[in-house]
Amino acid sequence: MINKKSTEDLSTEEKIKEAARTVFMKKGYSATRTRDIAEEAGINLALLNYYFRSKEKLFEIVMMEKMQKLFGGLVGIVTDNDTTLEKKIELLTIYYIDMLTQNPDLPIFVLSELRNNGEHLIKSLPIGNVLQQSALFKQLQVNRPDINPLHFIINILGSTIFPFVAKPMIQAVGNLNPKDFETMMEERKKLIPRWIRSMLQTK
Amino acid sequence: MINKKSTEDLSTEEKIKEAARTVFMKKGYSATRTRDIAEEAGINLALLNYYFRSKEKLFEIVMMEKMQKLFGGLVGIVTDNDTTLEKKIELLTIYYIDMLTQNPDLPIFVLSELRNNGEHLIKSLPIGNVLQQSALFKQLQVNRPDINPLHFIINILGSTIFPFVAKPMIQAVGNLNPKDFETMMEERKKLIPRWIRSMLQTK
DNA sequence: AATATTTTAAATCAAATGATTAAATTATTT
DNA sequence: AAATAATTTAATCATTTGATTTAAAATATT
Repeated sequence: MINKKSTEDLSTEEKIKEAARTVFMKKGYSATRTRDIAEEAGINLALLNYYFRSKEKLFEIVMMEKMQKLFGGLVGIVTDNDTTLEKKIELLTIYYIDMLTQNPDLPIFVLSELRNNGEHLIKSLPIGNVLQQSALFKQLQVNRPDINPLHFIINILGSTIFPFVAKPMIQAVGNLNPKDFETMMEERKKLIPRWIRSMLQTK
Repeated sequence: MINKKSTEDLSTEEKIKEAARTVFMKKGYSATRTRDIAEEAGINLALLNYYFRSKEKLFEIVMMEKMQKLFGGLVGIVTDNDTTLEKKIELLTIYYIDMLTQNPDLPIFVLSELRNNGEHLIKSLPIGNVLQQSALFKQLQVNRPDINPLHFIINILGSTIFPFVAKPMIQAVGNLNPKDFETMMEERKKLIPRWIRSMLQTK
């Protein structure tokens, strides 16, 4: 029985999942062959079908994880009723830049697969309602009743996430080696909160 | 001879290219089958190989066009020695939001294919040197000698391009129908230049 | 030792896919 | 009109691909 796994030997199932993460992440769904995953995992091809039913099922698991990773961390920050608006912006900036420095390919993977596989995946994450009723949303509304709070959410996420989405372009345009790029992202941790603050004050 | 096409009957070759644009754009390189393109073009499959040598060759043509479309328009604006910094920011914002409203899938396509196919495509566009020596770059440097001008370039492009990259997420999070989304992008044409201006002034 | 579970190797399917060929059709030139 | 070149088609190839199965081997569990 698949589901009855004794405590230690998740290993094979987990090895396959880990390999799937790696390969899907690198090549995207369509360009990935199940044989690539099996090879990367160092297991027999049949085991992939033994543990997961199909390529698509395995992908959905990985995809859900990645979406969770990309958007899950934001929930705790934006719903906190005890932090100021400025503190939230600071925390969001640092959280995203740190997390994306560790996982630079995450946003382009999620966003591009989202375009293909479509909307049913988005709906499975209840992030819409969470954000709309969050403390951050209300604080933005109080601060700038004249502007849709979503604009500022886009700006915060855009200024942190976009550089990673456009990383190959930016490195080429700026003649940056990977180290330079990281340095710039580190600089942005301090700059972005200041920029957003001044945005909010601009009449 | 392929290249000797009399003035009018580009039609078949152009029909294939147009179909390739449509299908590649929608599904990306890997998920696209040559038969999809042939069907979309209403031509026989063999014609694709007759006019273009392979799927990959055809893709490269389309990809170059799309990169040109995404980044080509910026050159004229940023290299203009007769416009102020503020004017350039305003022109860039309007240009990108208008262009991307017409081609919303352009950025995610280019950026995600760029990740796979890699760097040799970027190098074929001389956009790096152009930008570094541009009037915009110098103006930013004069304005804020303490901050790498690239940061502001990222911010300008990020605040215009990112919403389109993250469009499915944003629409879901904000409960926006396509019309709402367009309206917000329209709002950003006025907001972004103000925001960037205040960014530049923030000490 | 007996039984159940997990893993492997190998073979096989059916469908999809990129590419090619040879012949037919259509246009162009002589 | 005949000859030549360009365009289009249908059929076919050889691989690839996702998936499944079978039978045996290895590893745990009872």
